[in-house]
Order: sequence, then structure tokens, then C-alpha cells
Amino acid sequence: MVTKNTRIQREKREVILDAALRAFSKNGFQGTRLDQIAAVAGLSKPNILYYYSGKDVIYRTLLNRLLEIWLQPLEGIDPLGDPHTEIMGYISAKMEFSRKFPRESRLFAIEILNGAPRLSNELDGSLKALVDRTVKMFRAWMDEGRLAQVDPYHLIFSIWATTQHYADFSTQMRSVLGDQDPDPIATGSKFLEELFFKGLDPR
Amino acid sequence: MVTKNTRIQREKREVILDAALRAFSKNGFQGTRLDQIAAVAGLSKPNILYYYSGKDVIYRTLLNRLLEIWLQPLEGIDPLGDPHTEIMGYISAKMEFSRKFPRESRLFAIEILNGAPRLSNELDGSLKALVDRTVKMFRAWMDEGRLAQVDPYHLIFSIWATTQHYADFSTQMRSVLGDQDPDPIATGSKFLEELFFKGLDPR
Amino acid sequence: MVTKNTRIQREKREVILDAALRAFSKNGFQGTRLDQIAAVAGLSKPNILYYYSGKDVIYRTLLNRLLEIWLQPLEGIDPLGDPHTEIMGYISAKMEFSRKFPRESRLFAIEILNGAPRLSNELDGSLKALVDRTVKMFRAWMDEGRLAQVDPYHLIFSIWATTQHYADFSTQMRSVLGDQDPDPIATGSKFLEELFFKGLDPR
Amino acid sequence: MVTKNTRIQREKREVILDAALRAFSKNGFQGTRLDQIAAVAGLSKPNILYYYSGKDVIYRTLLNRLLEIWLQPLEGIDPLGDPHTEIMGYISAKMEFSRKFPRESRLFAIEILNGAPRLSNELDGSLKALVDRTVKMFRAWMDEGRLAQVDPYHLIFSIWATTQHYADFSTQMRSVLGDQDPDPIATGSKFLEELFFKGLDPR
DNA sequence: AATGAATGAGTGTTCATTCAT
DNA sequence: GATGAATGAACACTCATTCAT
Repeated sequence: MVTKNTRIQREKREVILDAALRAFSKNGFQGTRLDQIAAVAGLSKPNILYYYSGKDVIYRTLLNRLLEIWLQPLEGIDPLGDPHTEIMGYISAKMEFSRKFPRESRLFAIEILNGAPRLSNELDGSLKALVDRTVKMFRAWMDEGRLAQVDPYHLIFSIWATTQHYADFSTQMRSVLGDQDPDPIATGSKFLEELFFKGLDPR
Repeated sequence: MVTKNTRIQREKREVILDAALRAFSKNGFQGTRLDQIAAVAGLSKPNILYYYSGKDVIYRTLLNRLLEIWLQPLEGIDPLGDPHTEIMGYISAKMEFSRKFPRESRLFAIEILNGAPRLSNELDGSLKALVDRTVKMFRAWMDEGRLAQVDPYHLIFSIWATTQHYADFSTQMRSVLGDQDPDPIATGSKFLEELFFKGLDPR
Repeated sequence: MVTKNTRIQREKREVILDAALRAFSKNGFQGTRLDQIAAVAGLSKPNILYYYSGKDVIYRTLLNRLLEIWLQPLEGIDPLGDPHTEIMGYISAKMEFSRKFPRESRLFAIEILNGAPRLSNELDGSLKALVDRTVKMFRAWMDEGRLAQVDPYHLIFSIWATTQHYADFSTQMRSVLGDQDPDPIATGSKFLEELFFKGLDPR
Repeated sequence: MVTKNTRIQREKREVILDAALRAFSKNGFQGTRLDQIAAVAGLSKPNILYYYSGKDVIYRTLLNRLLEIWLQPLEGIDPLGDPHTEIMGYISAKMEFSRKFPRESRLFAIEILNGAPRLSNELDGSLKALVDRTVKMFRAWMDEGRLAQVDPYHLIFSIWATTQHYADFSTQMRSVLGDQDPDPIATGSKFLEELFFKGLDPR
């Protein structure tokens, strides 16, 4: 079947992707059954396969679409802006992502934990390019004395790690925090701001 | 005679757990077939089931054993020591864990990403207790002005996030770094030391 | 208006049968998907089913129509003609059939190989009657000493076998002959003429 | 699973191939369900797949084994023997094949009718070589004046066609002959002997 | 007359687990 | 203890056919 662009096609495809995201981000690729996706989407199993030619295709479609969104915050850093403002803005944006798109974050994490068998090309390509661009920017700021002299790659890694942790490890956080923090992401944002503000201060 | 059998049993059980760790940490619970474990362990599939009554049992055994090890570094923090030394030591210990036990780290991460269906009791129990103990320690240090006033829970989360990232997301790191860093964990350790040293300085 | 509709209908039905013949004669009944027929016919799958109520109906329609054509050469043998001329003419006609209608021949062969589940009535009926008529003719010629005394049924079988072989087993022939014979049917015709001419000579 | 050579393995494999031959030779590859084979073999469906890794593998195994047997009679022609004796012997051997192995013959016929997608390499290879060898033999006999000057390739084709017809088209024969011939293969053998004896006489 | 959408009943294949020795 | 053999329960995917327009 050729991909049509009728309204009904677009809508159903969206519904399927949404259902698939819920399932895949919870149980991984192999742990997700087409039945589950179908049930959540409110469609029959063959009807799912009418829109996407296989489970694999749904998964890949999801990952590719996710990667695009994933890279946006990094692209948003302004080389002409103030280093601290920009980096705090980036951290803030990433935290908002963890709040709004925890499932997307988890899907991405699962894929990478599995060795990114279906994503390695994209990681080596567009992600690396974007990181390299950002690293250059950070180095320029450091050379100008506006940012502490730290390894820029690992700075980026640490931001990813800390912010995505609020989506990926939320189960663990809930276990540890119990009910004492009604909004861990807000608290975490404040904490990370302080940590990175002081940690990146050029003195 | 009985002793000898027991020793053989212990050894085989160990071999199975090791093979299972490799498989589960790479492909998750559902993505791992008993065949794979058997092949890596060098045993037949029914023989695996002679030692462990089911795939599920192997997985749970692995998780429980892992949790014990997992909590050790946290237990190692000395309330009577110097805050900075202790925290830097903890970070250092966690980084060594990521270097020496990346598979264990990934298995843990996968389980939590899946909502920790087989681990939630332990998380709510021993982990929470240990974290609460540590939090109290941190608060005491803060009250004494020996540590920056930050949220102690999120401080712990950020240490977990950044250090485990080197094990869990190593695939992504390799993609981004290419060959330019022969030892990312060493570089990362140095970076994290600086970040947390400055970030936690009470001024 | 009605006439025009009927003509369109007839045309479409023809297009479908032609497409179905190509598909069925290549892959058999079960090996052919309605999709394939639809694609070759240039129609949508439901539209095919608008003209024929099912895959089975298309197949049966094809077979019945084929049988009519199939029997024509046999009916063309003239009891008053010269035995050799008539039989050579029949062989010749059958060879022309293999040249012009290899697909039809193969479809027929496939059906009989499968035990003719959809054709047995016709085989027992009109085919048998026609063969019996021809056999009587042959016997008369033999009694008159104008044809070698051989079993007339098996004579007919041997003509069918040898001539249809050029359609049904053309794949094998091409493999064996390679490119050395640009027109195997012509060569075969000459061979068969000699074989049957000498073989049927009453001395 | 590696192919083992225990007695039970060999026996079960044989049982499966036999059941598969019955099914495939009646309904073709696509028309045969694994269930049928399993039922005839008296095994469960997964157990079939324990011995052969897929339906396809069973089919190919069958074809390859068949081809070997198939070529034997042709190899049996003795270049030093009397042409008529040898050829009559070959025809006789082929007729015995049609009597004893009609299913094998039909499977082969079905495969070739479908364009021999799984057999073309073998046809182009060993079959062609063997036919070429026989053709040379026939040509030598013709040059010596011991065999009628006819196209040797088509002579072989005509023998194949007529003899295999008794296996492949037996359904049709039964329809035409009714009960009047208790042993059509015997009658056919006699007929073919006469036809080819006279037809191949060098005068 | 035509077709995009939808589905029930398969269909080959997988896999943890059990059986028998 | 160990393993070749066997299987029930899934599971992704297929396909003729039906539905709705």
C-alpha cells in the first residue's frame, strides 16, 4: 500500500504511533506485542499492519521522529548569547522535555541501552555533528573567559544525564522520594541550576 | 561427596548468572532467549532449567544480587569524614563501578526504565532506607556549613545520573566522541570532580 | 446505455481473466494472490470481486472456458480423411497450441496434477466422450489396415504428452537446450512427425 | 539445532519427508500447510520444525533428493550396448519410475511448471551435463547407422514426456479410460515400445 | 462502478518449558 | 546431572473477503 495523505490516514497513523510509543517505552521492542498496540490504538491487529508494514517499521518511524525533536533544544543554544543564560536555558529546556515527553526519553534510553542497533547511523551522523558544533561554541566561551575551563563534551554528557534522569529513572525517584516532593522536576531544576551555575563559573 | 556436588552446583550457577547478565544487559528480559544464555554458558537449555527453574528466576536472582553490590558505595560514605572528600570518593567509586560493571549498571537501568516491575519492593525498602540515611548525613553537613545548601535527594540523583551515564549510554558516547578520547571515564571523572567540587562548595 | 455497460463489463471481465491466467498458470491456485491479479489487471482488489464473486470463481471460469478450446483440435479430426494426414494434422495443431497458448496448457496441467478437484466432472464427461469417439475412428482405420495396430487410447495419450510437453516443461527445455535451438517447437514438430509417421505406419 | 545422525533423527526425518512428499505432490508448495504434513507424519507442528528449520527447507530437501534419483535411469544407458535395447530399457525404467514413484514425478512436474524457482541451478548444471552426454551417445549411434537420424534432444524430451505422463496425468487417464484398463502402465509400456521401436528404426 | 479501510481465519515460526531417558 | 525430543501458547504477518462510501 502506498502511503496516502488523506486525513483519515494521517490521523490513524498518529494514533498508532502514540499507542506504540506508550507500549515500546514501557516494554521495549521485543517486549511489546502488536496486540497491545492495537488494543491501545483501538484498532484491530491487521489494521495496524494496513498502516505500517511491520512492527519494526513502527518502531523505526517512532525513533526517527523522536530524534528530530530530541535535537531541537541543542540547536536552540545561541552562540551570541550569554554563556550562563544559554546553558541554563538549555538545562531548563531539557527538563521541560523530561516533564512533557518522558515516554520519548525512555524509548530513546532503551534503544541506546540496547546498543542502538536501529539508530547508530543517526547517532554517528546528525547527533555527532550537532554536538561538535556546540562544543566549538563552548570552547570559544571558555577561551573568552566567560565559562569555566572544563571538558565541553563531558559537560554536555552531564547535562543530558542529569536532565533525562528525571524521565528515565522516575520510577526510582518516586520510590526514594515517596510523597514528600509533589514536583520533583521543579525541585530538580532548581538544584541543577545551582550546581551548574556554580560549577561552570569561571571564578 | 555432597560438598563436591555443591561446589559444582555453585560454579554452574555462577556461570549461568554470568551468561545471563551478558544477555539480559544487552537485550533486556524479553529480548533474551534461553538459547542465548545456554550458548554463552556452554550448557544445554534443559540443563539451565535444572539449576534455575525458569527464565524469570534467573533474572530476579541477578537483580537481587546486583542490588546488594549496588548499594555498597553509598554505605561506604563516612559520616565522620570530610564532606568533600567523602562525596568525591563516592563519585569516584561510582565511576569505577561504571568502568568495571557496565553490564550490571545497564541491567539495573533497563529494569527501572521498564517500571521496575520485579524490583519495586527492594527500591521502596532497602534503597530508600539507605538514601534517607545519607540524606540526613548531608543535611547535617549543610547545617554545619561544610556543604552547600542544596537539595540532598537531588544531589544524590545527580551523582547517580552522571556516573551511571558512563556505563548506560556508552554507545552514545562512543558515537559522539569517536576515537578522540581513549578513556572517557577518566576524563569524565575529572570533569565531575570539578563540577561537584565547585558546585557543592559552601562558598 | 445498458448495452454500453454490458460491453464495459465484458471487457473488464476479459481483462481479469487474462490477468488471472497469467498468475494462475505461473503459481497455481494457492500460490496466486488476488493482489497480483488486481495489479496485472490494473484494477483494485475489491473491484475484481465486483466482477467475480471470489478467487475460486475466477479460477473455475478460466478452467471451463479453457476446456472448450482444449477439445477443439480433437474434434477437428476428419473420419473421412487420410489417417496419417489427419493424425499429423492433429499433432501439428496441438503443437501450435503449445506455441500460442502455453499458459493455458500449464493451467490445465497444474489442475490435473493437483488431482483435477475442480475439473473431474468435465473430464469424465465431455472429454471422455470425445476421446471415445476418436478411439472408434482410430480403430476403424486400423481395421482397414490404414494405421498400425496400436492401442488407440495410448496413442492419444502419447500425442498429448509429447505436444503439451513443449508448453508445460519449457523451463526444463530451455535449461537443457541453452541457446542452441532458437525454435524448439519447430524442431520438435519435425521430430514428432517422423516419430509418429514411422511409428504408426501399418507396414 | 545441528543435524544429528541418531537413529530416531533419521527415522523422523524420513517420516517427515514422506509426509511432505504426499502433501507437496498433491497441492504444491503454497497449497500445502505445515499442519497437513504434521498430521500425516503423526507429529506436532513445532516438532516438524525441530527437524527441518522451515517449510522451505523440507521442500528443497525433497527436490534435491528427488533429482538424484531422477537422473539415475539416464545414467544407466550403456554406450557400448545395442541402441534399441538400451533405449527400450530406458523407456522401461522410466515407466517403472512412473509406477513406483508417481508422487515424486508430480512434485518434479509441479516445480518445473512453476518455472523451477528452487531448482534452476540443478537443471542448468547436472541435468544439462547428463543430457549432453546422452546426446553424444545417440549421435554416435546415428552416425554408425544403428539409430534413425532424428534430433537426439527431442528424442529424449519425447521419452520423458510420454513416460512421465503416466504419473503426472494419471488423473486424466483414469477419467478417460474408466475401468477398462486394469493396468494402463503395462499397456502404455507396450505401446511406447512399438512406437519408439518403429519410430527409431534406421530402416 | 469503484475503492480506501477494515478484519476473521488462518499460517509459518518462535520459545520457555516439560518429558523421557 | 545432563540432554535430545517434544509441545502449548504465543506471535508477527498474510490474504480473501466485506464494509462503507
